[in-house]
Amino acid sequence: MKPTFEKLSTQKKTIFLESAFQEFALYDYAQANIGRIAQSAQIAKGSVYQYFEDKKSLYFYLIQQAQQKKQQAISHIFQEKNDDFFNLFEKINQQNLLFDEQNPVLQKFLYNVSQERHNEELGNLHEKTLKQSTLFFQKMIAQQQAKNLIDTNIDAQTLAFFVVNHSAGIAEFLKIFPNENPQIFLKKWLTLFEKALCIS
Amino acid sequence: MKPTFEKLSTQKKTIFLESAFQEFALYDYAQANIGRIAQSAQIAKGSVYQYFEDKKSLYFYLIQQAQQKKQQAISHIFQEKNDDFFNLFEKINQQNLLFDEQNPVLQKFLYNVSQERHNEELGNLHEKTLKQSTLFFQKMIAQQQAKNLIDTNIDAQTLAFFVVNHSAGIAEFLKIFPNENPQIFLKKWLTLFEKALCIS
Amino acid sequence: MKPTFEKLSTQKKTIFLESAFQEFALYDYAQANIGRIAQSAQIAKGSVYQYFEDKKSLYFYLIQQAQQKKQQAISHIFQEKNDDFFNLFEKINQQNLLFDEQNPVLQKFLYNVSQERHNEELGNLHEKTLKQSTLFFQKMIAQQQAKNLIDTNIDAQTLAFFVVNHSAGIAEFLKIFPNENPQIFLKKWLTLFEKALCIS
Amino acid sequence: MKPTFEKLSTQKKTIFLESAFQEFALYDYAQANIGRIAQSAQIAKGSVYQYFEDKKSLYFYLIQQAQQKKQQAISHIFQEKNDDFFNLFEKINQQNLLFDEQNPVLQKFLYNVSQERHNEELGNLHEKTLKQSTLFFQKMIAQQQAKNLIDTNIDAQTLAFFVVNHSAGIAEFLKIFPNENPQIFLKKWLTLFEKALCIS
DNA sequence: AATGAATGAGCCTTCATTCAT
DNA sequence: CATGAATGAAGGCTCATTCAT
Repeated sequence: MKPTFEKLSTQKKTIFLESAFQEFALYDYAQANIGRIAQSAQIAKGSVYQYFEDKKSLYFYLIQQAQQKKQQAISHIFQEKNDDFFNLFEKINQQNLLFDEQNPVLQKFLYNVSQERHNEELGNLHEKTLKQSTLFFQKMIAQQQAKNLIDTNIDAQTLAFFVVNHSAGIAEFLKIFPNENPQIFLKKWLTLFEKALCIS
Repeated sequence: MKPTFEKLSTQKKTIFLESAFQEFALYDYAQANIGRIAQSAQIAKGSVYQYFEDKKSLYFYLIQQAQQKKQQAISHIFQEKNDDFFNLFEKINQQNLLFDEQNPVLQKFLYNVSQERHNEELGNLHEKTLKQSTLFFQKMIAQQQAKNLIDTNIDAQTLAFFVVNHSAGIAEFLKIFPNENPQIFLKKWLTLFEKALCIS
Repeated sequence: MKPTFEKLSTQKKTIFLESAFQEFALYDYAQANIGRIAQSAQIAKGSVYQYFEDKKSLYFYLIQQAQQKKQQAISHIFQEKNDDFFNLFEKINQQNLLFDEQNPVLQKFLYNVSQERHNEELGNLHEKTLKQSTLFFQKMIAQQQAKNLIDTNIDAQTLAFFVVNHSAGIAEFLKIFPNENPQIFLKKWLTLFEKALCIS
Repeated sequence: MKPTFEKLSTQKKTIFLESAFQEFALYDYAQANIGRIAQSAQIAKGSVYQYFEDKKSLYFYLIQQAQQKKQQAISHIFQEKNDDFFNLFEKINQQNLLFDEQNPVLQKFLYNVSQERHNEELGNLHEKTLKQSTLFFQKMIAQQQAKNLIDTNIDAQTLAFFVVNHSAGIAEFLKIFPNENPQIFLKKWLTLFEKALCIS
């Protein structure tokens, strides 16, 4: 991202980002079209290159922004006192679902990012974003452990990784069964999860 | 597919198909590159068009071939006498896992196909392939029902659809947890599944 | 045609159109080469696609432009008072000849267009252009009839069609006898024409 | 043409030539497709290259054959005693029309050849074929002059050239007015022609 | 800084011609 | 000699990126 972009008025920035998110939500990285973004944001194609070095740079910026927004929407959970792990876990997933419902474009965008194949140009995005998300939860969990709200015997990184992937699993499942009611499904899922943990 | 391709020596056909599967396993339809396939198969770019009308025709042929191979690898299950549905279901998933392990390229390819967005050129592939697979299992299940090996009260199509989506879910899960032992995971999954059915 | 083309400087537009007319005057539609046009106009191949959607769109634009130019060069005849039909007819042909002499490239181009075979991509151009030209003369003749300068008993459309085809015949003849003096030939032709009308 | 072609059975030769004439009657030189000829003649594509050096060589062979056939169909006129030039001229045109009616494919083919643009690969075919045809008539006319059946004051070459182009003019006219009865039209045309000669 | 025209690499596809069997 | 698979040059078109205003 170039400094030029930051100097833009909030409105312009917002319109531009919405257009860009929309484009990368509808098309994967290779298929996404800079011209279409410019058109949709009602700016000149050349302006995009005043704001960002190139397509890749814009894409990575969007990823970072989307993750930040999602994490901000979730982080407040960790501010509250949570008596046990299951309680916390449920809230995370609940919040995840809520965010996806309220931000369908971002949700599609982030799903696309997670599906992006290993690729010479972008590197292994899947791994990259996984690590990023895991790191976020790891910090949250560590904070909880410091407050003795989560068992300190559990490895924070492992648990973080587990939470991240689990949430992805829920999203994937809902994509496959789009008619399923998310809230009811989440409940069933958590029940299964609870039972599964007991079994294993 | 053109007759020219069928007349090719088995070796040439194999090398070509491997190259093509590899390409469409690494890249989605739009990003896949005919030139790269030719290079990888050590033939001239023009030769590809002696074998197939165009990119799309090649792609659809590959889909059909991959599905056929997978179904052949699985169909033998239905020849044996299976005492109950759970037994059969377990074997299907077991066989699915085995096939994916033994044919990693085909597995990636079919996964890509299932992820292909709805698209003017290709139509709704996701729906198409889903129907194709469902039909296959529907026939198998109907045969079992004729032999009274599966409860005839169950609607064959619904059950078939369920099996297909369920298998896809397992594959997806294993993609997310690549380090998990597939066999152990399958067992856990099936146990959950059994319990889930009791619960719901 | 895209707006980009219209915004170009007159000089650039002129050079481009000259190159394009030249190309389609030397080669038929299928053989005409976008790369050659770009080279001749000293622009990048891609620029052609900034100006026009595709080859066909460019071709149709050129046809329309050429017809317009020719019609403009001829239309002033109808502003003058012409005492009789033969007088008018002679002037039309005279003007046609003059235009072809002064615009040899356009003449070749329009001849090529009229020779273009019926074709899935372009449709029946011969019929299309014939209709276009006939319509132009039809209007002119109707105006003359309104001023009582041409016998109102004559069907304007039929006469228009006759004029168009007749002019095409003259052009064809001159193409076959390139050394013939056009003016002298036109006179002979008109004399024959006059006699022919008396005979038939 | 290669000797291989001559050694072919008459039937095979005929089928091949018919296919080739058909192709070059339907498409101009550049658009004509060797593969389509082979397919139509039910031989292998490679065989075409056993018979002819290349596309150009085949094309020129076809031109020569078609001209020969047409000339043979007409030449018998000159064997008969014709009292005057107009008589002969009428018979030539009559015979030309007859030939075109009986050999529609050859007629289309030869028309295409005459319309072929100047072209780096083929050279100026229009001029070439014109000269060829002119030479033929020139010889015929000279023979008539030797028998004192045509005025020896007339330059044989000029008259020959005139005859050739005149016939082309008739063909062109009939193409533009396809509903016109050729025989009736020819009569009108010749009457005009006779009058025209008196005038000039 | 904004604009949008200019660029050219890259892709799919066609087809005359060659070559191995 | 027949066959038809193999070849590769060429052409239309797209689009990220640069550049001149």
